[in-house]
Amino acid sequence: MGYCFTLMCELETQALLPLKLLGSVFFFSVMGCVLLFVVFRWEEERYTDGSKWRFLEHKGPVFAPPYEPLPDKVKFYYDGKPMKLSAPAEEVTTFFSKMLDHEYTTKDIFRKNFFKDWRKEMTSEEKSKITDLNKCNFSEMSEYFKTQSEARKQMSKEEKQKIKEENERLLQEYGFCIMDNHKERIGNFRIEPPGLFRGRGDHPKMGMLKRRIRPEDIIINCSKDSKQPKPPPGTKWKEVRHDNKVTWLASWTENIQGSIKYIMLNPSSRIKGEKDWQKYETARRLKKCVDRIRTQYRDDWKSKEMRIRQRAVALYFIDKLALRAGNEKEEGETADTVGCCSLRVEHIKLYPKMDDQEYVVEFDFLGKDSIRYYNKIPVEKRVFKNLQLFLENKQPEDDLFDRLNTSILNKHLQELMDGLTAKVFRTYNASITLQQQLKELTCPDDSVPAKILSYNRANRAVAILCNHQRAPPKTFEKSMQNLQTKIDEKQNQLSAARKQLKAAKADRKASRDEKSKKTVEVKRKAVQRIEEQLMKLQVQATDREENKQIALGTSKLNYLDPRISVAWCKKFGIPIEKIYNKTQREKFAWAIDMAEKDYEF
DNA sequence: TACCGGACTTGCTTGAAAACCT
DNA sequence: AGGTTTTCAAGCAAGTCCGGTA
Repeated sequence: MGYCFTLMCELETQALLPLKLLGSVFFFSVMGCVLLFVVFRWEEERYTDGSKWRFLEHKGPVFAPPYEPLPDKVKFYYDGKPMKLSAPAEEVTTFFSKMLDHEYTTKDIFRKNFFKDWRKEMTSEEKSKITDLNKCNFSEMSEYFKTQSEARKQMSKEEKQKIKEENERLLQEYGFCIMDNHKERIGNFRIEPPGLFRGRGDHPKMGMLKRRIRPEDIIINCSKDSKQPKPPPGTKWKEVRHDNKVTWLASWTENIQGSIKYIMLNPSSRIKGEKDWQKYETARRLKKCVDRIRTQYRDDWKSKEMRIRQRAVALYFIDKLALRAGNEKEEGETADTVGCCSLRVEHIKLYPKMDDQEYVVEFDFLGKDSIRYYNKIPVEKRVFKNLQLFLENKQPEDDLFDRLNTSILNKHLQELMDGLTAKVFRTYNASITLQQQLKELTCPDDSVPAKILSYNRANRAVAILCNHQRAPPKTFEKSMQNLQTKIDEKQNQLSAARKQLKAAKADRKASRDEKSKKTVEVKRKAVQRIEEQLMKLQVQATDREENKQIALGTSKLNYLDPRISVAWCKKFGIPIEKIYNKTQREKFAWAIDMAEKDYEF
């Protein structure tokens, strides 16, 4: 398997790789076989010594364009009077005025954080004058930006073309690197521009100034024997290092949370693809021992030790409900969200009886990205009793699992299976659900669109399991209505066509000539065609309605073993393009090449 | 064993491009 | 062709997990 994968990548990238980039490394066009052999061999080495590459060359990041001061006619007013700001202070106001239409500029925390950081950019004179955000009037600036973006939309074709070409040039120059013998696409070669931090959910740092990143902030990573990227004229990199134990090309420290940001390769790259493949192989290993693990944690529900019971109940949730591990977070630094191990008493409610069910647990908490998780599920009596025990003598804000954290849990999992961590359960349960749902929902005799609906439904089952949500699109209602109108029209068309068919049949009966016979055939075909069109529209409507608040993308990209989908396509004669778009096909190239129609996750 | 920095994956939103009408 | 709707990819925030250190 590993061998196949390496071969495939090599062959693919080879085709893309201009000869000059290879330099003296290999004459692959005549020595292809030798190259493949060599690559395979370092593949083996890589895994044993932990290094990620031998050769790495790139051009460094692209920086955000410098600030362009506003034209003099666009004024900022303080307390009703126009006031010219220094460039640094002015730049910050442009960030704010561009966001004026958003609700969060009205939020207290946002305004407070913004004002505090803005003041840091002011001259002492400005600082003494501008003391109250409510006396600031940004409306002219806001209008100006609206006009500008309007103008951008109205640009002529030539102007748009020019911008496109410039972007393409940047992509060609900075968007690729050479890692070992591959020319690889870089994921994010542009440095994030300065702006106001938003954050998700109720974030205590919303509105803070995300500062501009300069070359002096950037650490470059590349190999010693590569051509080092040049910093922009008159500047220096913070550091240039040669660490082949990591995969990133450049990094910097971001000023809001103090965390490190990286420039890394695109998902289509060898290094990411291999890691992805490995992830699914770990999940498949879990499949082999999940029964044993389940038996064990059920057993642990009876343990004498509290910590073991907590661990076992938490693992049960992670397995059954696909909850995330739930690391501890620093209070006050981020939005208050939780995962399994960090659940608090206030996040669950126990109902010994609810309607016709026994031992129901109601979950209600904010998870990753402050997405609400709400679920009511009946659990086994032992779990329920344990939960009652865990809740005893606790306040709402106390931890449900006070004897557990992700580190303890993962250490335990590691003992159960090599490489097992909490998130493997999500991958495993997502992929196995897809496989099983596809088996259940696909009818071999269905049309292609109907089969794709089945696929989407299987995908949706996973997205629901993993709680992948989205804000309903702003135009959802309208687009639903449009579709309904189309369906109604099609239905009218269909009844008209049916009438015509009936008439044609009557005519045939009466005249019994060749011509009328033909007409019947033509009309029959027409009815059939319209029926198909109608069916397609109805399928589309169903699919869309069911998908209103559910996001399929995350599971498709991160949790579903792509080989399951590839095999399904092969088995039912669905073109892979119907399931994966171009980017997705690039990301999953390894799977598309590897999986046959009988692949089993 | 608590804590923290570091590296890498996962997640939702949004702006731009493509596809689809009329 | 031009406008509208849909799809895609970029953007960037927020998780997981690991390993080193106090």
